[in-house]
Amino acid sequence: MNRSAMAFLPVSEEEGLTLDELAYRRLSRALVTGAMLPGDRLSIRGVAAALGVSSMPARTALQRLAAEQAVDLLPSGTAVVPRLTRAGFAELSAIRAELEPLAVRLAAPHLTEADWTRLAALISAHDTARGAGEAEAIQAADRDFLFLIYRAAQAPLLLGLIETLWLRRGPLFGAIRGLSGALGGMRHRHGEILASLRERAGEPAAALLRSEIEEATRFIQSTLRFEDDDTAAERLAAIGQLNAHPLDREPTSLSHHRRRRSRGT
Amino acid sequence: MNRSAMAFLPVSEEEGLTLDELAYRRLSRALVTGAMLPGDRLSIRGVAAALGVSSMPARTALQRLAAEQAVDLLPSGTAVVPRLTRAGFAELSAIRAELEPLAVRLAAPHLTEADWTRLAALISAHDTARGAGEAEAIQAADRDFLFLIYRAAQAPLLLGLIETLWLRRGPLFGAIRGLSGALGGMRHRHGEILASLRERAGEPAAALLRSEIEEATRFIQSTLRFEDDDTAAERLAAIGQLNAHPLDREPTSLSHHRRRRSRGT
DNA sequence: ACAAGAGAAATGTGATCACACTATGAACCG
DNA sequence: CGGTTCATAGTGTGATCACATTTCTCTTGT
Repeated sequence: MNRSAMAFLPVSEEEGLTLDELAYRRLSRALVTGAMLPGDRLSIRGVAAALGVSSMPARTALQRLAAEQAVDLLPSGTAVVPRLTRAGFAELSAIRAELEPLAVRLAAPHLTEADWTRLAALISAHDTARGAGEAEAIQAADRDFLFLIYRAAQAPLLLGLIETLWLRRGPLFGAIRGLSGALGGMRHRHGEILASLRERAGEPAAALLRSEIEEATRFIQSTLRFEDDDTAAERLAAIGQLNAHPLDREPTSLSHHRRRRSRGT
Repeated sequence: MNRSAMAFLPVSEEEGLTLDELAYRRLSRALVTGAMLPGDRLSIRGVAAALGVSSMPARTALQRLAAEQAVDLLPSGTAVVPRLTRAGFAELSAIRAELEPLAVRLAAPHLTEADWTRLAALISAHDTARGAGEAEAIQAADRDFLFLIYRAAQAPLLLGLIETLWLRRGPLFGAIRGLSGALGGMRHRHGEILASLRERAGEPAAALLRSEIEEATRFIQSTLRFEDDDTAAERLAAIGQLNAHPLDREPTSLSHHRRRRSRGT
């Protein structure tokens, strides 16, 4: 595996955790922050060595990520950071556009005064980060803003699903990085959302978030080149050499349907 | 663990699978069909023995189910079939009401003539099962009807999420069983949905499914006694002995945040 | 120069074991 | 008889090993 991709390691409050948990959190963080690039292979022994743990916790963490669809599984069982195709990104965005507004709606009645000031602070953090051109800090502020709301929804199942979606979305931003200027075009509506939430107007706040997600999706789709745009396989297919694109095909369902290689009886 | 709960075992096409997969599938099936009751403990060695495999596959399968939130984890790490509280059920239903209609919308353009006839057959199967009063067959027919559509959406991520939700919902129906007559009051709208889909009218079909889910939810909420209704802890709290309900509290997020017990530093 | 094949390294699966912790029971003391 | 204590069985965590398969690399042949 790509060792250098592991070098982020924001060691924080990780003491007292199970090694399973520790491995999972570090891998998760690597995924959401975009430290892992699409296509990176994550082998058990590889992440074990990179994280300084034995294979057992690494194995557990990878299986958990696979179960959450945060990583894909090759037929051999090796985990690989998903390559988001154009269709895949559209699907991901459509799901987010349903679930995250729901969380906002549920959160509206539960937000406290303290939450509002914290949210306002995160908007300020976003603005200063944007002024300084620090892409990483911008994303962090936005993410914290939204997840503070999502947590307030007091809907653990929903929160887990949303976390899953962000895990899957992360690698895309790793691919974006360097395409720098791209992010400049994206505006958020967090100010308006906060204003609505202050008035306990959950429905309008949800609608605002939904349109924010849809706008961002359209922008990214029009700006970014996806993995399945104009690949070698596709060019060949256009010529007529191939009619199926085995490389581009999305794994069916959870891609957990692997057959076993013949072993003892 | 409850050994007898394992006795269903619809061994079918399970050859050639990884032992991990086999264990996972059997447990999944036990959950969705309602064979497992809320509160059942699933220990690693227990399911290993019940499934006739070693602990390793059992462990993997349980961790995977935990990652999908299909089971909860006690602080000790033991998996337990979730007890759906009233709030939890409301949350689950709200999520379903967002995601499943989305799947219908996405599926509409992809359904073929063959799908339509298969769907019509499943509606018939539902009706005859209802006539015979076979609750199990009714549920199976409904489930197959919906998932045939969901699969046609060609949205693997979405399909995985929906499967997760059904996994979580399963145990509730195990609890319902015996309350027999309860199901009699539930009507579905699959006929109307199919009619809409035949006309490629995805949006109306989605709206129909949404209201079907909402109706069923309201019905169940008004009919069923939930685990958190009138518990001992709640009665005590009413008296003023307790103000917090540690027993009823939902685990935060994925409940994966367990602290490690002190071991070698 | 390029493709095919053989060997070597790496990989996931699965089993088994040791360890610390938890819960459950019985025995014991008041 | 009731409450406490202690031993025992059971639990998840983690490590390590064997094995068949996959994947890479280097060589070889044309």
